[in-house]
Amino acid sequence: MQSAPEEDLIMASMPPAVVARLCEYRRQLPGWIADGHDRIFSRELAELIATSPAQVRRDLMTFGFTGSPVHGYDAHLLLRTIHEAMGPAPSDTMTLVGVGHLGHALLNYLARTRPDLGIPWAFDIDPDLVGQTHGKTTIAHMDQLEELLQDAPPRLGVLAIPRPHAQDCATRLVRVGVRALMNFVPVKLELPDTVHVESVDIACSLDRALYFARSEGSVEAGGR
Amino acid sequence: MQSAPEEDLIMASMPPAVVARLCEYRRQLPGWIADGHDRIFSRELAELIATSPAQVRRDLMTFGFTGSPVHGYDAHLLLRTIHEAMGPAPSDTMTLVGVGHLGHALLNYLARTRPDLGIPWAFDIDPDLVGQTHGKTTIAHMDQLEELLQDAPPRLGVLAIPRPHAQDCATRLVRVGVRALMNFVPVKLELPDTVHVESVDIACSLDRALYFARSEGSVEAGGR
DNA sequence: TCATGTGAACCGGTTCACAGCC
DNA sequence: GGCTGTGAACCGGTTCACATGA
Repeated sequence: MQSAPEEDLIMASMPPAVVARLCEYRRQLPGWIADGHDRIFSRELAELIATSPAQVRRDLMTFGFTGSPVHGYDAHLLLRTIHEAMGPAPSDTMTLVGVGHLGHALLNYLARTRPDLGIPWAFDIDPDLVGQTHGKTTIAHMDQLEELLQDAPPRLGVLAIPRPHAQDCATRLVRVGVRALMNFVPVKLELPDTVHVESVDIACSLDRALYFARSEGSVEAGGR
Repeated sequence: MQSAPEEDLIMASMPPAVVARLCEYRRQLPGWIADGHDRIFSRELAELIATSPAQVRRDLMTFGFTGSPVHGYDAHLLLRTIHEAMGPAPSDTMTLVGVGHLGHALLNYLARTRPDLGIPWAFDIDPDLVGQTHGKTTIAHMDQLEELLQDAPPRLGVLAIPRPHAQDCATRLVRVGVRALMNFVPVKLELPDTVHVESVDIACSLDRALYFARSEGSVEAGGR
């Protein structure tokens, strides 16, 4: 028994925990398919992202994806379905504020792994950087932020700047129309509730790793 | 009523969720103190890291820290106590594998925010990088990894290298004696259960942000 | 009245266990 | 036997509600 899921179910908003794992399934599946497999069992998919088979079945259940007890799940159909469920939409764009080492790393990484995600502009205050291009991205001065983004505000903004400027930048991005932020700066941003903020706190991850390394025996963790 | 907590309680291993928030308290408290406050209420501390007062009180309870209903908690004592509870120990060291843009960003960031954390060596395969120094860190060639780390293995290893080399590097680090890894590479590492792996998956965070930006109205998230 | 400290209720998420099917 | 699909149990974490004390 095999089914493409109902549109309704896809568009219903899914629990955060499920969304987090769908991201991982989506990244691991192409490799599985490239290895010559057309189908995959919950046990195998669980193995790929270090979770349990029951968890995999539950996850696929949340958007009504079904497989066959004999052959497992159709890997191609599953991958396509996750893409539909999670986006990004082909039209999604992003902007980056702060093109230091971290910003550079992000631009390189995204250009390689996410060619579908448009990043027309990045911003910095360093005059030496302004005017440079990285792949399809042009670096502009912070002063031009409103001017350049106003007409077609990107859905996502990434903050990779020193702490003192973070709140101000965030506010400006939101005012221009950005709907979600990925924040690499360790501050609590004060923003309207309608904006989704995904914080990546590297120092905090590091502290956790050090703490858990003291007590013996722990298993793989993390993600978000 | 005010108390320094029992040693036993400090050293007992704390729930991951609590550890995660202790990191944040620890980072926000110095600012609070610098603003001239000596004491802090659960309501205020909650505000600083965007959580609830009840949550704060529960957290402090897990290591037996108590305050006074009248004056709240002693901010200095609290900060000191969290430091003791969470480390890193002054002797803790770290090593970095992969000194690309991300690696550079990490070295800069840590040198600024964590002068206490020793990073004597970083490793790369690029001969142009080998021999350079960044702050107190010297870049060596991957071939020398065992030789240089064997005698005093760092507690923590950070992986910031391209995907194909990740598993191999991780195995070598663990063999040399590293107890915890911070992994920026989107692969599931196969390692003994005694090693703690903290994965930071930037692409995945980005996907989540984009997904939640579609559905209206979400609140601040993330951390770890 | 207002804050702390805490048992108890609650909730999302995960795992268990098993029916159904090949 | 193996797998999927799923109700039910379980568990960690969060919030509630209130006793206690200044």
